[in-house]
Amino acid sequence: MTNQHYGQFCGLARAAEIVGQRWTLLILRDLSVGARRYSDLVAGLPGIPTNTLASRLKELEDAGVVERSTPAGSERAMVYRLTPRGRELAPALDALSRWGAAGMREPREGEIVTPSSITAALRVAAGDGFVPDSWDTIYDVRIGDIDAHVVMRGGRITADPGPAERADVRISAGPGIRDLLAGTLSADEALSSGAVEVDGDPELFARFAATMRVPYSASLALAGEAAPPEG
Amino acid sequence: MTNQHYGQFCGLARAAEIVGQRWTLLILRDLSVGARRYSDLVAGLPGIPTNTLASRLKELEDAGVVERSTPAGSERAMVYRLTPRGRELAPALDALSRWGAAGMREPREGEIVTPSSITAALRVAAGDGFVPDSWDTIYDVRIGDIDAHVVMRGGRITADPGPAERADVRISAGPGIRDLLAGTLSADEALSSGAVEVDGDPELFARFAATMRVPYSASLALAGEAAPPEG
DNA sequence: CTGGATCCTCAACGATACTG
DNA sequence: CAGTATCGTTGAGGATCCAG
Repeated sequence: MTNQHYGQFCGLARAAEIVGQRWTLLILRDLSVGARRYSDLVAGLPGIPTNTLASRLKELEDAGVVERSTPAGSERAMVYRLTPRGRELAPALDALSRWGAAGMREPREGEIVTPSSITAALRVAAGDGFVPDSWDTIYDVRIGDIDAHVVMRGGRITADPGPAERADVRISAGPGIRDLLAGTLSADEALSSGAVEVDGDPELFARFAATMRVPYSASLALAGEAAPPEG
Repeated sequence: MTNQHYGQFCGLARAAEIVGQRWTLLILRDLSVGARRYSDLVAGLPGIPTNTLASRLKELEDAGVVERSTPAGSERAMVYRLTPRGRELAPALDALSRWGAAGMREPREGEIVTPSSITAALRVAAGDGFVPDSWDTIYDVRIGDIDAHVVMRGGRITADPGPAERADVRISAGPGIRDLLAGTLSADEALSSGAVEVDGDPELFARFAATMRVPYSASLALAGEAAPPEG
């Protein structure tokens, strides 16, 4: 109810009052991928207490960032979606995602990926969302056992959850795909090492690898969290 | 000690674990303006409990975002500053600031501004930081009783706290300057209404008003927090 | 079965006091 | 000045329960 205020007339403080609460950024990430029902959110955010989710949704609604609607016709199908004001958060969410990903090489013990996290990561990797007009390819991207798909068409690139029907290229990988997105692993190396498996035209995969980019932090070797005792 | 983890291999989740804690974004804002001592931070963040500040600084240090150093020569002068990795947060902080400011028209009851918040706001308003090479002006900007200064020189624009020595233009205003930065109040209107007082060449002030920009949300009228009962 | 509300426990946060 | 110690309060975590 009483959202914590910082008492400062400052854009960052106002933003922090809304998105600086536990779980809020991840809720917004999931909603940025598409409209979600309450139970979808619960499923996509393992560990979130149901009362915390309910509180956050109410706060976000009060802040004008999220709206609930029940699509006419379906009785029990209340969905949550971002308002226009909520969609304006995209640049900030993407910048935070990039920064976090820049310091993220391998999953920690027990860390998972979700359909929304994969889709959001692909959208961030797509950068400004523009590609040459002539490109016209559907990529199915499977990370672990989670499917998403990337579409390059009409000069634009989009990412959405779920498998693609009629994909031109099917990409299957594990966490090792992180190095590919960072640009430290070439498309050829990814294929020959087995880090990524591709079903389709290797040239189109090379194009994917060259287009999608989420670099590592330049200062990671110096300042990062303790280097993993990797063998 | 045990920072809350979300258990997801996701850039946004990793970022949220670090910057999604109460007060952290504001601490980073102050440090993004310059190195600060512990007591500077306490003074610039009214209401922060001292133990919370100590915890946050330690967590940020562990995360590689902040470093403490004691400048040789001075006994008791430990200062905190952003690491290179911490400075990489600037785009994300700026995007969040812009989003928050887009929904912020007037100060709420009791809200204040601080030297760091003013300086950070001016830096955000400066956009990409580029101006025509020929511009060479020092603006002193006083909001309420807080001074900062903006320098346009060598094609770059910078904002720093404190008054300027040898300012070319002195700008003095209250919260009404928000409309000027948003672009809904013209330089002329700001002067004639008394919302902003200027000591110096009006043309240089007009240039300032045209360059510094933090727009209001386009969807504010529809979705925002309750519209102020403004006359 | 979805969309929560309730209850309890405990860790984190907040305010004040105090110390090297 | 730069924090640590103490203690009360709040909010998160986790399980269960209830209404439509």
